[in-house]
Amino acid sequence: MDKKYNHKAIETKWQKRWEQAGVLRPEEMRKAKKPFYNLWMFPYPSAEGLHAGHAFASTGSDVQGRYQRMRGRHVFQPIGFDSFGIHSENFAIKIGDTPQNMLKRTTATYTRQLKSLGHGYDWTRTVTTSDVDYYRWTQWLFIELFKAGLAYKKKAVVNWCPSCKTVLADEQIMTPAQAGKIPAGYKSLEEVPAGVRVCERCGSIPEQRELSQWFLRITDYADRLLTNLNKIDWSERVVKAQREWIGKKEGIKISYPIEGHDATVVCFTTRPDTNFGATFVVVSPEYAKDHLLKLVPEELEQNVSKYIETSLSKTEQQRQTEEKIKTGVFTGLYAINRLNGYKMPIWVSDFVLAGFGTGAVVGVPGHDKRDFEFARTFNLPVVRVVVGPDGDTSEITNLQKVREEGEGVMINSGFLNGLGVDEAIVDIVDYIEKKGWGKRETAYHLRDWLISRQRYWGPPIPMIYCEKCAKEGRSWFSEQTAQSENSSSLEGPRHSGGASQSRRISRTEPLHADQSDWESAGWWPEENLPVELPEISDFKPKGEGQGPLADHPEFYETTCPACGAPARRETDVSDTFLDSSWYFLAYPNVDTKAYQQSLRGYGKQSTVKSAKNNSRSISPLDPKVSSKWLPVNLYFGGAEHAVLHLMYARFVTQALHDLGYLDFEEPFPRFFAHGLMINDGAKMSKSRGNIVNPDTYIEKFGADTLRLYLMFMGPMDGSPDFRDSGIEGARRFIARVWNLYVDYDSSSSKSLEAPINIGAARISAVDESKLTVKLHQTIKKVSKDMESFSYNTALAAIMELVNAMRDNPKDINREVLVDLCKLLAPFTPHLCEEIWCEILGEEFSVHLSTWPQFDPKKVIEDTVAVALQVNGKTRSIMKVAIDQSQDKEALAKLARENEKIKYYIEGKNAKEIVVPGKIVNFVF
RNA sequence: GCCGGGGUGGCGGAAUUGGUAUACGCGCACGACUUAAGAUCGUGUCCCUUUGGGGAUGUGGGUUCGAGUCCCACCCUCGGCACCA
Repeated sequence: MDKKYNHKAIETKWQKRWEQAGVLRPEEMRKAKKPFYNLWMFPYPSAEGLHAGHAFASTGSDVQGRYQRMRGRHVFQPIGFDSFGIHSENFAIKIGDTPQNMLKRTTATYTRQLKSLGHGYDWTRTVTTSDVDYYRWTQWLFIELFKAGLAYKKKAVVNWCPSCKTVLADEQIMTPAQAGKIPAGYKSLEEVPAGVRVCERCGSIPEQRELSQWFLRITDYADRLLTNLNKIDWSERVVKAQREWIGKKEGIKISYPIEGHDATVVCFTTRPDTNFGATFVVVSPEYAKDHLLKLVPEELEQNVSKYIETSLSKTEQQRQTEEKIKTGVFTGLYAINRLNGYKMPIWVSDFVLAGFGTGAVVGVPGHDKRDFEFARTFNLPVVRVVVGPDGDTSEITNLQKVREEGEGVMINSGFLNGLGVDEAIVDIVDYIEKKGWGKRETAYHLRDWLISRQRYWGPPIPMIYCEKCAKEGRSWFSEQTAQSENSSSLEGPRHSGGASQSRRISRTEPLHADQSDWESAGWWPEENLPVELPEISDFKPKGEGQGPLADHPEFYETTCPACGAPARRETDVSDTFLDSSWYFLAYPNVDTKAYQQSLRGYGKQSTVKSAKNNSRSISPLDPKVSSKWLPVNLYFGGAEHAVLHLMYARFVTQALHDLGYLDFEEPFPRFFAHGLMINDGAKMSKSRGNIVNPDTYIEKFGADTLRLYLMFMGPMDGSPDFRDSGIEGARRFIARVWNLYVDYDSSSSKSLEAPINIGAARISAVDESKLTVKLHQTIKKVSKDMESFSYNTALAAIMELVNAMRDNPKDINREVLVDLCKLLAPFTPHLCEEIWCEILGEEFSVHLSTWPQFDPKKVIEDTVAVALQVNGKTRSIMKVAIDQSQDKEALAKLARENEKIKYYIEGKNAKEIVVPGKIVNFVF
């Protein structure tokens, strides 16, 4: 028995042993029991290797897994690599290597690092998204979505990152602060004007380009993504973020006739009750160009055209960052408000967004700040409407002025009748609908998911284009799905599953419906998957709107599966978030026949069948395995993915559910958002150069010390600051624990070899030693804290127990030694295994042992400290025997006899308030 | 601007949800051991103090026998959304 604590020897020894024995693999998973699927968001293997932030998060997940295993659960804890994508590719370019080569090194590094942390992953079931065996199924997923009408191509104004040379999804554009990047041309974050958005990856300001791109119709699921949020147990801030991002708004689309023309202008509003105060209509430049320009009187036409052209020449970015002074031009047209016959002048202004609602807004300056500013700028009248029972419930600060200056006219819509605003809105919407002047609408902030990337390192989108089919007016893919419904739709066959059928207006509506370039597109038959990503040397992005694969005829030249004519492959690859939208479904399936089946040569008929009745003819998901192993019981990850990965994964899961592949809708019923680790008060990032590499600490102190320190630093959902000095404390604690066992072993080896019959004849709690009471209190506290991820306080309690043991060495017995070892096992697995097997002589492994139970009788102490207060201020503390502590009168009597209290209440007519077992408060 | 989280010692952070504020750890100081340094162990450590006490949980009010915790107003800070109709 080595008396000195040698972390290296201990840790390598047990890591090997665990792996050999398969301790951390749920052996029986295929049998009756449902496993506890404990998942940490898989990392992308960056060239820098795992940093302390990863170590913090993954340890938090592993601690929970080990705890659950000791609680008797069948823990399945897999790991993999999110290796496809721009991040990996960019780095490969930077170091002048291919992504393939680089990944061989980086995944090896990550594997080594994750193993060295002692995490209990099941390494026999793992996925790497850039493996052909994985991404052929990502391609299958795309095809499934396409066949369901959930994938389509459209020409749209999209975000183009000039540095990454590809388009990006809306979710991948954020504020510089969120991205942690300062865009070029600015020195600090503070300098960057509000409204500037940057590429999540590189911090460049994206340009607007009109390109034809592949989208996934996530907006069809907006409603379910929203309502299901009520059914899942997630960190509140993530739920909020998702809700905001989906941004559901109920309202009404109202048509206003244009005076003197057989035309209308259509506006969306959520507050039709204020419509009586409408004094003008404003339309976006885009709306004006498409719908109104032809109606504008000749004398104004030049003026209006000029304004439109100037506005359109600016990018959205410019329009938003420019000073928010209202500009606009009158069209000479009037819209009639049929509620009151008011003639509203129609204006064009760039403050109205083309992409939201209809692109036209009814101006109610009495109730909207922006409308008010516009009215002020152009001297339009302001009318206020009585909108609440007590006058006005929608007070807008600037509008105070209107009242004070007597500018506004108050009118009563007559729609209130003593009702609240919400009821009044329902009333008026009903009224307008009945009259046929408008229609209820639901608008969402969520837009469809743009997944095309003009890059190399991703799964090629498995689609092909056939010119011959196009010329002959033949849409060959629709023949494939001839038996499926709605195949005539422009955007492919409409999905008819459980998705919301309500039409929506949102930015997803194509501005220019032009599908001519993909009318003949069809999927590469599943039986011929994968569409393999060729190894090429010129894989750098060119930035010409096409990916590098477009330079490789040997890749894109193919024959049309429908007519046999020469055809062209899609040369874009898909977004890396598509890879990660289903990886958690793959883990339990990777060793199944379903997942491993070769797609090549699979019967063609079954493809048609699968499109028709959603039979599971080809699928990586074994239904039996999926229903037993899924969904994920506990998902552990960063909140930064709130509107990215988590939203996409939910969407894909819901879609696969509707297609009959899964029997649940929500992939992660429980999600815990851990915080982001900071260092020297700043977010850990490569650009700041403050990355902490766990290797150094594992080498010097050991994985157990690092794990202990990381978990003790602060709450799991906080942002702990990594400090070198703190880790020394963790190391000291481990050494003290180790010495406790070693010392006890050598001083009284007898009692260790002969286990005491725990739980045997003990008469009452009073007879227990103080240490036993402390132990049971600790078990109680730690068990509770483990459930809520309060690892820092759990460890504080364990430290208190250790301190108590050191203070009362004579009271130490086998029970406390055994239980302490178990309590600490999730945090310091190697140390505890060594103690368990080598010192305590118990059977391998502590991680398969049973979590200790506390005895309610033993958590009670024989004396209770009662605080003595005078007028609410604590003046003394009194120790009272447990049987007296509940007796109000006895407590009061004892308290009055206390010397300190006597001093304070002498000669006063003091009344006491007694809280049994807690407090005696004297009041006068 | 709107929505949400949060302000507690020199530092990271506790506080059974209205009942002994500052647990646990870091740091620091002193002591023991040591030729010495380090490691280790021990003691102390919210602030002021005339050693009787007094004052402290961002600021100011309120409710209560009693407030870090509840209510009102304000300040600061961190996140989400944002010319979204």
